[in-house]
Amino acid sequence: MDVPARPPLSRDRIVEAAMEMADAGGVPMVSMRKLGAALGVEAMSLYNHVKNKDELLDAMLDAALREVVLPDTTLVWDEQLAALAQEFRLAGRRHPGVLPLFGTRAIRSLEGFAPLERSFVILRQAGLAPDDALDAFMMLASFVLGYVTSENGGLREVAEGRSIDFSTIDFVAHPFLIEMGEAFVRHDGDREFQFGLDVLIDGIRQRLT
Amino acid sequence: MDVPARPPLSRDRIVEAAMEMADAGGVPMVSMRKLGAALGVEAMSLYNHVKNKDELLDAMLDAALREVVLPDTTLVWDEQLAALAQEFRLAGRRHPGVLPLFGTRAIRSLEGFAPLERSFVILRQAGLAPDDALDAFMMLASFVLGYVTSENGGLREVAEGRSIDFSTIDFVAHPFLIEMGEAFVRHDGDREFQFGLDVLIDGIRQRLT
DNA sequence: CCTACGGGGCTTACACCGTAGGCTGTGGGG
DNA sequence: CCCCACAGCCTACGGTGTAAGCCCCGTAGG
Repeated sequence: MDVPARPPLSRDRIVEAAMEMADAGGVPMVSMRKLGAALGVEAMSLYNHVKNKDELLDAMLDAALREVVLPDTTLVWDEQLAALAQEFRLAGRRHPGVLPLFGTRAIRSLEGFAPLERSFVILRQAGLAPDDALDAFMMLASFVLGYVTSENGGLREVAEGRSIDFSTIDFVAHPFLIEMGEAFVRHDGDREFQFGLDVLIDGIRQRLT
Repeated sequence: MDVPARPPLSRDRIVEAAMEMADAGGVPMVSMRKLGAALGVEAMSLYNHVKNKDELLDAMLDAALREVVLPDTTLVWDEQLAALAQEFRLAGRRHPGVLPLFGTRAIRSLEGFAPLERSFVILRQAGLAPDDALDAFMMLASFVLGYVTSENGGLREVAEGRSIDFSTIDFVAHPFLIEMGEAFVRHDGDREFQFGLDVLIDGIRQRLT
């Protein structure tokens, strides 16, 4: 007898649905009309909970960042950093459609900023001076962001043959391309990511003296 | 007396104008109608040179990559890598609006792929086995892409105060945030980028034995 | 010189987008 | 009990990508 049991609209439900749409078909698949439809509501009703689409996109980035689970503070600093990086990568893989927003949108909430803040804190407590900690932070964050971006973006297109058509390449003029392609087929992302992480963290450790 | 001297439309002219628009106002500012207007032409005329907007976006990414000047092959391998990374960063800074396309679009032409191919070649010729070269390549490429993305994206927003409002933060609960912010103000991107590069290349060198 | 053709531009039209503005029903506080 | 704030809805406007068709003009063949 009651209403058709449609759960009440809420900002969180909207953001969640938007992330789902983005992950399924990329950011361009997210439209206020489709989003409303997915929630059983008219597009304009969303505006009771979200100022506009830009704010919604920011909220999606924030929500993805809030999913990054922060490492146990009892671990040694290098283990903490590695764990945090791994968790970031997991969150990025869970939300391939949200990840590109990093390139264009800003982190708006303190909770979203928490993983970045935490990285800095770990480095400071490991003994680095503020400026050195920032250097190390930027290095780590750049690598992690870049790796996950490659993985979900261009690299996947290469792997799935949606990029260059390898069959048309003149391998005499490009003797290493075929080798590179073969290595790509063999490569193990988990191991590769860990390798990069090791190099970076070793580099930081050496600067600790 | 002649025609108003409108140079003939061409794919290259279209792509160039599109990159200019993207760099000025971000990818969303690029619309076929505005692009046509900028070239003194109707939107639909563009379709004589470009299959659709998706292809145009791919072409923009490709064009930006083709701007990366490849290093002098007579240099030592580590100098070549550093030079290539620096040139990539320069191209990325020249085209802040095109850079986010890395996250969503694929490299379509062999010329666009050239900087990546070259990195791999340098690593191979430095003595790394194919799989190790790919590891090192992914590490370097991820760092460079991530760094330039941060620089032009979220980081700039932070620096320009468009991100979190620092004045509302509880610095007792977040004792390191203020320090991090101060370090951000001081930081020198060129030095910071070079620092990351050094750590990565050192790491590669150590694996050369 | 005439004619035929083809390519590159223009126009029209359609479905979809974000969102301003205003309407309506409903549930909770005075 | 009243009212009013809020969360939905509807309508409408200007902008978007692009399919389809038209038209003009530059060139090639006779």
